[in-house]
Amino acid sequence: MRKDTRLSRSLHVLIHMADQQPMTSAQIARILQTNSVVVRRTMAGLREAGLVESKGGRGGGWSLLRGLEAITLLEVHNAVSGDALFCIGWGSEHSGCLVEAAVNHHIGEALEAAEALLLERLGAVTLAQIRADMDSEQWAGFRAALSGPGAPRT
Amino acid sequence: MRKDTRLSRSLHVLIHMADQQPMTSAQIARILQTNSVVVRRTMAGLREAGLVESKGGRGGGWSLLRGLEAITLLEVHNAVSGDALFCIGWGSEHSGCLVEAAVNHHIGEALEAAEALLLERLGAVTLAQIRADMDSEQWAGFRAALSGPGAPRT
DNA sequence: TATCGTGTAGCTTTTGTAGTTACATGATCG
DNA sequence: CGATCATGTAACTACAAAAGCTACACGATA
Repeated sequence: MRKDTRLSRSLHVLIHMADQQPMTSAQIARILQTNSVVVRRTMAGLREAGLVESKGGRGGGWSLLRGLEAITLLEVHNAVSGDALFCIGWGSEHSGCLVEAAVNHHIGEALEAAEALLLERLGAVTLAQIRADMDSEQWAGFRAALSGPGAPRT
Repeated sequence: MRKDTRLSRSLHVLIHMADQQPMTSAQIARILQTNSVVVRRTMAGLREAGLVESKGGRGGGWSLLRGLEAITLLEVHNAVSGDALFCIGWGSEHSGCLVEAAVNHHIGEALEAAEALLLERLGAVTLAQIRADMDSEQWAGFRAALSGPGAPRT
């Protein structure tokens, strides 16, 4: 089942936008290695959520409406992702079979617990934290590896 | 995104099989309101996991190799479900962009925590427990509602 | 007014489950 | 033995949703 990468991509862009504003859809598309229209579609969700604004014409593009410290992963998720979190689900529930009802009840409980934990985790992390982690010592080795010969830049 | 219902359906069938063995693919298909071939495809996973066996010819069909108390939801999940648990995922990781690496790191941590909890929950429930819950008082009201006029039976 | 950027409709591509048809293989009963 | 029943599997089609793409309308700015 194809995975929804809109959360990951949105976070990527928003953090980049803290350095450069406004950014055009074409610039963003280059960073994400995708297409302007796909970018605008995803960014539309962020705009509706009040996280960014868009301006047309020369010098236009997308700008942040809040600082990175005021945006959680959960907000971005809610803004751009669909409502389906898990690939697994349960049937119609309409068959009138008691076994099915009991099975769905138990699967549902497990999924709800996992979903609650996931949302809680996403709500506890801000974009500023990701940014800070990126700059920290923790990534020094990785950063060094990337700056080797032929390392691509974004 | 279409949901994977194989776990739910497998549990449904396995619990029914505790009452009637062996069951043919056609009988199972009728319960699940689907097709014999789909049933055989799913049951094949359960057979490879050692949960059921199949026999051809007259009087053949599918039989349980263990009691319901010896099968957890996790085992069934591992036997029939794909490896993708979540609909959301992260990008290629190959772009060499530090921002992307940091984003993926954080999303990955949240997803791993949720996945661990989900698997733990699935591992803590046996088919026998579902069965017991079904028979308990908890479902009395629901059961009564189902036995009303025109209630379908499975 | 030329140019740049967003907004959006409408299409194709992709990926995996589900569903279907068709047929081969093997077991069992009479 | 041979008819019948059941599994096993190949080879499709259907479907859903994200992603990707083309084309064009609209508005802003220099």
